This record gives sequence, C-alpha cells and structure tokens, in this order.
Amino acid sequence: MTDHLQLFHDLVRLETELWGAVDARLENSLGLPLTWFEPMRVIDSTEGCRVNDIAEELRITIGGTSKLVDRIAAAGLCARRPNPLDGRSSVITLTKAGRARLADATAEVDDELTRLLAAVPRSALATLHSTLRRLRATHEDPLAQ
Amino acid sequence: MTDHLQLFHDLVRLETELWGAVDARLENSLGLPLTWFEPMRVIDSTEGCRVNDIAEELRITIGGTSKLVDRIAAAGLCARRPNPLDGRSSVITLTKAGRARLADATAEVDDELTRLLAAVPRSALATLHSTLRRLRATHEDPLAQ
DNA sequence: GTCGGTTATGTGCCATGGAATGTACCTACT
DNA sequence: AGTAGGTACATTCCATGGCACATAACCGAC
Repeated sequence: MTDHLQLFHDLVRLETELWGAVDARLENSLGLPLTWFEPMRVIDSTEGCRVNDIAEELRITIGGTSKLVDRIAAAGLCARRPNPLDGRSSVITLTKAGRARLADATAEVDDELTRLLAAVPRSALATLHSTLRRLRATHEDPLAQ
Repeated sequence: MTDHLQLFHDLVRLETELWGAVDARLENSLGLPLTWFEPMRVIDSTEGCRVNDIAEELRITIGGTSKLVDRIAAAGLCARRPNPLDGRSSVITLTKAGRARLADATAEVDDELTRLLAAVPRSALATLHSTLRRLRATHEDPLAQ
C-alpha cells in the first residue's frame, strides 16, 4: 500500500534535489539562476507576455513576479514596453541578449536533466510525466472557466 | 519522446501546487506551517535526533535547520537537550504537546493528500512513487560511503 | 597531553518571495 | 459623462532560508 505521506516526501525531496543540481549547473556555467531561466522561458513562448502570465504559469505571486521581472530587466535580459491594448499592464519580451542567454541555458538545463534522469528508462519517464500531468490537471482551478 | 524540460516543469509545478494546498490546509486547521510539520516528523522518527539529521533528511542547510528548530522549540513543540555522547550537538525531542500536534497534523496531511491524489488510481501512484524513489536513489551522495 | 584537522552547530548578513496595501486603468451601467 | 467594481500591477513590510564565518567539541597521531 502506498503511503501518501511517503510519496509526498519523496516528491518534495526529489524536486529539491533536481532543482539544486540544475540551478548549480546553470549558475556555474552561465551565472544564471534557475529562478530567472523559468520566467525567461515563459516570456519567450508567450506572445504579448504580461506579468500575470508568468505568475500563473510558475505558480508564484504577482508581486513576486513583478520584482523578478524587474531584476531580469535590470540585467538587460528582458524589456517591458507599455501594453498598447491595456494601460495597466506592460508587455514583456526578451532582449537579443536574453534570447541568446536562454538558448544557452536551455541546452545546459536539458543536458543536466538528461544526466539526472538517465537512470530511469525512457518509458518509465513517460509514465511519470503522464501521471504528473494527470495529477496537475485535477487541481486546475475549477473557477477558471 | 519525453521532453525533459517539460517533465521538470510539471514536477516542480506539481510540487508547488501540492505544497501550497497541504500547507494551507494545515495552517487553517491547526495553525501549523508545513515547514514545521516536516522536521517534527523527522524528530519523532529519529532516535537521538540532531540538527544534522533533520537537515539531511529534508535537504536543507544546517544553518536554516538550526533556526527552524529554534522556532519550533520556542513554540513549545520540541526541546533540545545537550547530547551526552557529543558536546557539540544537542538531542532534539518532541514535547508532549509536540507529539499531540504531530498526530493531529499527520491526520490532516494524510487526508488532504488523499483528496489531492484521488484522481489517479492506486496502482499508478505506486508506480509514481517507485519511479521517484529510483530517481532519488541515483543521486544519493556517492561520497556517503 | 597536545596539535592539526574535522565536525556540528550557532549567527550575522543578505536576497527572495509571500501577504497586504495602494494605485492607475478598464468596463459596465446609469 | 459619472460612478461602482474589478483588474493588473507596483510597492512596502516582514519572515524565511541560504551562505559564510566563528566557535566549541571531538578525534587521531605524535
């Protein structure tokens, strides 16, 4: 019988371990924190990206996201332009330097993950991913629609 | 083909979501942060528990653990006694109140997790847990022995 | 028994992220 | 047009956790 507490513990710990390893790799090779890499990916893949889009995707607060974007912008990796469609928000885009940095970072992260996940066969990882998705889908905000 | 980046993203986000839900439940019902619950479990299940034991189990730094234990002790849920076997460390134990609180909290957490994981069949959860364990086992500090 | 190296914390400093609050802006409705 | 509500941040305040450094205690080898 699977103990939920144990499962939860191992999930949290694995996340901590993977995060730590990937973050260290990224920091050492490119001086980029993993906390920057994630919003940069969202910005890159979201047309007309706003602060709120990042916050939702990453499950962090708007306030925190606002400050995070400020830091990334201060480093010259992204830019905010007033949203022509809505005066309350701004549209965030990656700068040229940001895109280049993201490309390098993506390669590093992917490589590190490949290394970290190598011990488990591809099929098991696919099953894992599928289950994670199913669990996430369950909790999707029912108010969303 | 499974995309490692996507898998990682879903793993991190699921962890964030579950953590948030469980923490909120625990906070609302017992006023206990999930960050306290976890070390309390370790203390309860570890004979002659030291700060280092908690830090290793939870994958957090010693310094952070030291302060965390201080807070829990200040709340009267655990106690530190000088370690008779080693003057550098102290032995941490749960107080009577701490044990009672842990019991209540365990029930709440288990119930909440059961709710959150209900959408996925038991067998799939067992597979999930097994894969998580395998992945964790891979990264176990090879210097440990 | 003492010296060097290691271990197990305890602490100060600092960055980050959450919660709460304030504000500009948009949308409806009158 | 004027107002009530809701939205999208921006900012402030504060707790937490990491990192680096300081310390006391242990442990072996000499």
